[in-house]
Amino acid sequence: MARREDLPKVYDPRAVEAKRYARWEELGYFRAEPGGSRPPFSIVMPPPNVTGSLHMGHALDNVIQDVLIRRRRMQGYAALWLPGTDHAGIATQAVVERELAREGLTRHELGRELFLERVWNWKERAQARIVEQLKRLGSSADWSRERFTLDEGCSRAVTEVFVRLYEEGLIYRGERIINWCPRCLTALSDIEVEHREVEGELVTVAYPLADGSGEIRIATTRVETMLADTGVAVHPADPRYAGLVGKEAVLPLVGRVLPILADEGVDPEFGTGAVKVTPAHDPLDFEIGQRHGLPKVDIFTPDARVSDAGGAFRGMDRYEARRAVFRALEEGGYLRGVVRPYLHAVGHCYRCGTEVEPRLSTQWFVRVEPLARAAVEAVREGRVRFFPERWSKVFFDWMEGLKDWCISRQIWWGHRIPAWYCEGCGEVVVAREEPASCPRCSGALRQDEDVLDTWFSSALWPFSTLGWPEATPDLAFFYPTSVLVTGYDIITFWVSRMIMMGLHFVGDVPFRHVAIHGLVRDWRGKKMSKSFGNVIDPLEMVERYGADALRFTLARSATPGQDVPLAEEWVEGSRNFMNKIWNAARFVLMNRAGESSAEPPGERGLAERWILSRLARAGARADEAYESYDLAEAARVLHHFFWSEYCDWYLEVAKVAMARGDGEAARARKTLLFVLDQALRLLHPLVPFIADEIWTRLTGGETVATASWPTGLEAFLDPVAEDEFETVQKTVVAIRKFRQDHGIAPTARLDVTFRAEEASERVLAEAAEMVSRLAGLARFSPGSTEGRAKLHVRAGLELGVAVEGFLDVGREIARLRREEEELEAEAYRVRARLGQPGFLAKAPPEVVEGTRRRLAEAEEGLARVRQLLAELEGLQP
RNA sequence: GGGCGUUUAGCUCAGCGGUAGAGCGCUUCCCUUACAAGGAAGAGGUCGGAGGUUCGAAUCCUCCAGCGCCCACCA
Repeated sequence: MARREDLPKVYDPRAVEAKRYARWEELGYFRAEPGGSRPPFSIVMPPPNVTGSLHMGHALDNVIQDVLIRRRRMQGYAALWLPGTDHAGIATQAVVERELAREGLTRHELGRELFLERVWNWKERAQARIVEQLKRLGSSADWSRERFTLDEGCSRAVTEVFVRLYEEGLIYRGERIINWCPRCLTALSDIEVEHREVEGELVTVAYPLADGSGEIRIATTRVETMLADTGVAVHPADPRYAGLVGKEAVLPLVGRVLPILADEGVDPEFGTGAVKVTPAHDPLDFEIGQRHGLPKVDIFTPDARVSDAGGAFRGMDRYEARRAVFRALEEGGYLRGVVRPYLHAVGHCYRCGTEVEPRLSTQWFVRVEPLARAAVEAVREGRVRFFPERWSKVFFDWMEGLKDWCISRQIWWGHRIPAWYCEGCGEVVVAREEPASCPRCSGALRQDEDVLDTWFSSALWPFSTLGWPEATPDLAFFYPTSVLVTGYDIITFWVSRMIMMGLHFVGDVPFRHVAIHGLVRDWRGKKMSKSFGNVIDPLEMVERYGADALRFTLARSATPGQDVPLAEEWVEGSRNFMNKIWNAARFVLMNRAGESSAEPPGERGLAERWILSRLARAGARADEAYESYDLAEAARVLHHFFWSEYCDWYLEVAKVAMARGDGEAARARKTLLFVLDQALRLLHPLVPFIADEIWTRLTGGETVATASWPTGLEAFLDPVAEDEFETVQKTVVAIRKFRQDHGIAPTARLDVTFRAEEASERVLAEAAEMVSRLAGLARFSPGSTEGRAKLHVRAGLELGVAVEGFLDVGREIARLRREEEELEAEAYRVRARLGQPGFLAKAPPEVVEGTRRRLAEAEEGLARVRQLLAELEGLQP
C-alpha cells in the first residue's frame, strides 16, 4: 500500500538544516577514532583567524574540505577532519587595540596582563561565532578535537620546536635589517611585506671629497636617510670612479667623513653609479657595511620619526624629514641635475598598509636553508603533490632564494619567546620551563618580551593538533594527513613552512596532497572588499537560500586552482536545484508502493536500462572528479544527471509506466527509488542536508552520512540501451518541435505514424506508449507516412504527422529549408574532411568510419528533405 | 626585471587533438495531478590576433596583444 508522504511543495532548508545537524552531532558521526580496521583519511582544517567572523573564502575552503571528508567517510575510511582556530597575532591584537581606542585607551595604559585578558575575551566570542558559522555550513568536523593555536598543547609544541631548533643552531638571535612596521611597531618577515608601486623622486646629490679635489655624486630616492650615511660605494670595475676608491667624502649637512669604497653590490648602470651607504636603513647597505666594517647609525625612532641622532631634523616623521633634507640640500647647493619622478616598489605592512621601514634591530631568526632543502626534495619526489600540479612551481620558486625567517614580533598576543636574559651576566637561556635563575651566575632572569610570528605556530599545525610532541595514537594513525585544502595565497606563508617543520620534527611530510583553490570574487571577477561594497556574506546566503544552495554554488564554481566568482543569483539557481531534488523525491515517495530503494528491478525495460546506464556514467565521472579535487566537475555532472536525465526524462517515462499499473509500474517505481537513493549518496558530500533529509525518509535508515558510497555501478553500463533510448528522445523532440513550429496547441492529440528501418522500428514499436505520452499523441504506430507531414528524424527514420486542417504549408517549407541548410552545411564539412589529402591513410579507422557514416546520414537526410520540399512546393499556388 | 594565470554564446565559466558545452539572461508556447524556484521548443559563438606542427587544432608549439595575479634589496 502507498505510504502517504506529507511533504511541502517547496523545500524549506530552515525546517531541515538545524535539525539534521543537531542529530549528526548527537549521534557522533563526525568523530573519528584511530586504529581499527578502517583506513585513515585525515584533513586538518586551516584555522580561521579569531579576528572576526567567517567570510566567503572560509566558506569555500571549508565546503571543499567537508565534501572530501564526507565522501571518504561514506567510503568507509576513518575520516578525521580536525577543526581549530588561529590566534592571528598582529591582526587580532590590532582589532582589540582598535576597540580600546574607542574607549580612549591604549594597550600600554592597560598593561600586558589586562590587555591579554581582553584579547582572550575577544577570542572566546570570535571563536564561538566561527564554530557556529562552520556548523551552519554543514561542516562535519570532529568538534571533540577542536584546537586553538594558543591552547596548551599547541603552545607546548611551539616551545618544543623553538628549543630544539635553538639547540640545533637553526634558531639564533642577531642584529639585522628587518622589515619594521612603524604603526604596528613590530618586525615583520619578508613575506609579510607587500610591494606596491609608489611615485617617488630620484635625487642626485653631490658629496664633496674630503681633500677638496671635487665631489662624488650619488642618486637616491630617500634623501632623509643620508643623515645616517657612513660610506659611499661604487662598483670595483667602474672606470669612472677607479681613482676615488680609498678616498673620503664629506657628508653634506652632517659633516661626517665617509670612506669611498668599492663593492660588487653596486650597480654601475643605475643613477650615477655611486651610492650612499646607510647600513642601518637599507638591507643592501647593511651588507655592504658588514663587508667593509662601516659603523651603523640609526636615525629613526620606532615610529619612524627622526631621533636625536638626526640633529636639526629630530622629531620629524620620515616624509617631513625627506622634504626638509631636500630643502636643506638645495639651499646648501648640493643638488645636481634634475629631480626625476621615479616609480618604484616600496614595501608595505600586509596588515595595516603602512610603508615598511627597513630597520636595524635585534631579532630572532630561523635559519631556513637546511629545512628548505628537505622540503623541496619531498615535493620533487612527489611525496607531497600539488593539485593542480602547476602550483608546485610557486612553492619551488619561493623556496629557492630563501633568506632567514624573522620570527620575533614586538606585540603581546602570541606565544612568548622561551628565552630569558640574565640581568647579571647577560647570559641567554632558552628553555622549555622558566629557569629559576641564571645557570651561570645565579642572577635574576627576565623573559624576552616578544612573541613569535603567528605563522611559526601555524607551521606546526598538522602535528601539534595531533598531540606532538607526545607519540599519541592520533599522530601515529592520522599523520601524515591525506590532503591540505587551501588557497594559493598562502602557499608561501603556510604550506611550505608546514612541509619544512613536519619533515624536520615528525620525520614525514605533513600531508600527501595539497588541493589548491582560488579566491572568491564577485561576478565580474573583482576581489570582494568592504570598500567596494561587493561582499557577499555566507551566513546571509545560508539564511536566504540554505546551506546546501550556497555549498553547491561554491562547489560548482570551484575549478581547481582558479578563482571562484560568485553572485547571489547563482545561489538562487542552486536553491532552485535543491527544490528540484526535493520535488522529484516528493513524487517518488508519493508513488511508492512499499518497494525498497536497495536495488533495481531484476527485469528492466529500455528506459530502466537507460537511466541505470546514465547513473553509472554519472557516478564514474563524479568519482573521477572527486578524486582529482575537481568539485566543479562533480557538481556539474550530478546536476546534469539529476535534472536533465532523471527528472526530465526518466521521471516522465516512469509516469507512463505507472499509469498502466501492471508489472511495468512496479519496475518503474523500483527504478525511481533505486536511482534516487544512489543519486542522493553521490550528492550528499555536496548537499548534505537535503540529501540526508530525503534519504532517511526514503530508506528509513539513520543517515546517509555513513551510508556506503556507490560502487559497482559500472555493471549497469548499457551502450545499446543508451543508443536506443536516444532514438526515442529524438523522436519525441522532433514531434514537439513540429508542434511548436506550427503553433499546434499542446492539448491537440496528434496522430503520428513512423517508417523506420528494422532496428529503430522495433525500438519505437516497443516505446510507442512512451512516445505518445511524452509527445502528446493520440496514436503512434508504424505505417505509411503518405499524405502526412513528414519529419526526418535520423537516417532511416521518418515520422508522418496527420495534420488535417492545421498545417501551414508556408511555415512547413520554411522549417524544411532550415533543415536543408543545416544538412547541407554538415555534408559540406564532412565531405571536406574526407577529401583532405592523407585523411583516409592517416586517421584512425574508427574516425574514418564515423566520418563516412556522418556523410551518409547527412546525404540521405538531405535527399529526403529536398524531396519533401519538392512535394510541398507542388502544393503551393 | 622575472614568473604564473587568463582571453570560448549577452554575463560567469567548463571543455584542452577528432560533429562547440553548462548555468544565468533572452525569445515563443504552456499553471499537463513532483516542482511556475517549473515544463516544452528555440535564438545566440569565424573559441583574443598572427604564424607553425598535424590527415585534422578551441585543444599542442612560437610570437604578439589585452586583462588579472605573484615574486623581486637597482638605491
